[in-house]
Amino acid sequence: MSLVTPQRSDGTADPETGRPQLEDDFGFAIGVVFRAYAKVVEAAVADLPGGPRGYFVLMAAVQGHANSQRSLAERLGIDRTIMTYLLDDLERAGLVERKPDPSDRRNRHILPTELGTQRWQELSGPVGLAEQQLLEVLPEPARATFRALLRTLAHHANGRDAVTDPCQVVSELDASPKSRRPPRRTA
Amino acid sequence: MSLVTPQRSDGTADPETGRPQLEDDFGFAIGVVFRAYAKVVEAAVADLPGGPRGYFVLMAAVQGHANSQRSLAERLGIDRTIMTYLLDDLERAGLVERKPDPSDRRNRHILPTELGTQRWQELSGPVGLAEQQLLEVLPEPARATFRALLRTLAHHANGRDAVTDPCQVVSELDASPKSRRPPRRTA
DNA sequence: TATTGTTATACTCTATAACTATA
DNA sequence: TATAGTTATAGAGTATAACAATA
Repeated sequence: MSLVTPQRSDGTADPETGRPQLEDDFGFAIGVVFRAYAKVVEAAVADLPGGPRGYFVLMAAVQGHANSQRSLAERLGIDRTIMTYLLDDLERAGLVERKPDPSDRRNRHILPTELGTQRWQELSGPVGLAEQQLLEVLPEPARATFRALLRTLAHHANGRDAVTDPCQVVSELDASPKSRRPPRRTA
Repeated sequence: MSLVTPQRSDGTADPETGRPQLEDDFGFAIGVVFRAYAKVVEAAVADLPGGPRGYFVLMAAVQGHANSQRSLAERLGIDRTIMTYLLDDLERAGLVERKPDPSDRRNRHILPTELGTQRWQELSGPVGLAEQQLLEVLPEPARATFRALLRTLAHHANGRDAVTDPCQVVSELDASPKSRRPPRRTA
């Protein structure tokens, strides 16, 4: 296989030079997009303790899915010790509370305070706008498609597959060229 | 499984509880997928100076797109000082060379050595496998779609739009429910 | 004994600022 | 003067290890 030549295995290439670009590479591309997202979101939640991480922890608490610090840390991809510091900050700001799990007092449930719930609601607007800003290059049907596929990958990567059936998501996407509302339920 | 369920603006939700999950959120999802990718690729290029970054710098050099350290650093999302260290390591390993740009001797062109080209070739296989591993949950048409859309976003985020025309990408995707090989060229 | 969470320490990574050389 | 690249220093973020509480 030729190297520097136009076209890699995934098809794309060249600007004016006839050579593939870094941005055509999947791994490079996901890094670029992730950093672009992180940048706008950091700005949107700049005054929240923990920044984007604090936002997601708060979100998990509001959603009622923060049943232990360890599992939360794993899903966020951070060390459990860092989760401790993060929760210290959020708790000090009066946004969440730690409550021992009655059935296993080693675990802590993370519950949002009223202020925390309110704060999260206030922030979810700007954060949503930041997302839109990032995705606005994509015309609408493609935008929804991208969101759905990304969601499928995330569920898979975090071992939460039961929820999203990739085959169904895909058949939906394939079957409906235009007529499209948000991806609907997944199961 | 619940049937009619709480829904967020982007459609998805709940496992068994009827509540949305962190993984349904776009921003959270992209972080999860990025980290999952980073993890497998770091393993694949563990012995390369600079890890994944070193791999991409080497790739840019091989592609002939590494015309200055500053522009490279910007595309990679790192500081120019870090690029210096990174190139020191790669050069010391005999993988790239710095050559002053004749037309502006402040710039350095980054060129791959023969060893560097060879090394990159050797690594691109395992890295490609790592990508496949990450994406294998998606049935084929969706996988190609995801790659194409991500590429479009990356080009946009890094200001290289001229290359990829989103409208064309999307019309291709929309128009072709099943019958489709890899997205082909984009322009 | 194994696991959750906490704390203290050490380390890695990154940014900041100051410098050289080119333009 | 402004920019590309380098270097040294300081800081932020992170991981490591040891500890307490619970199972």
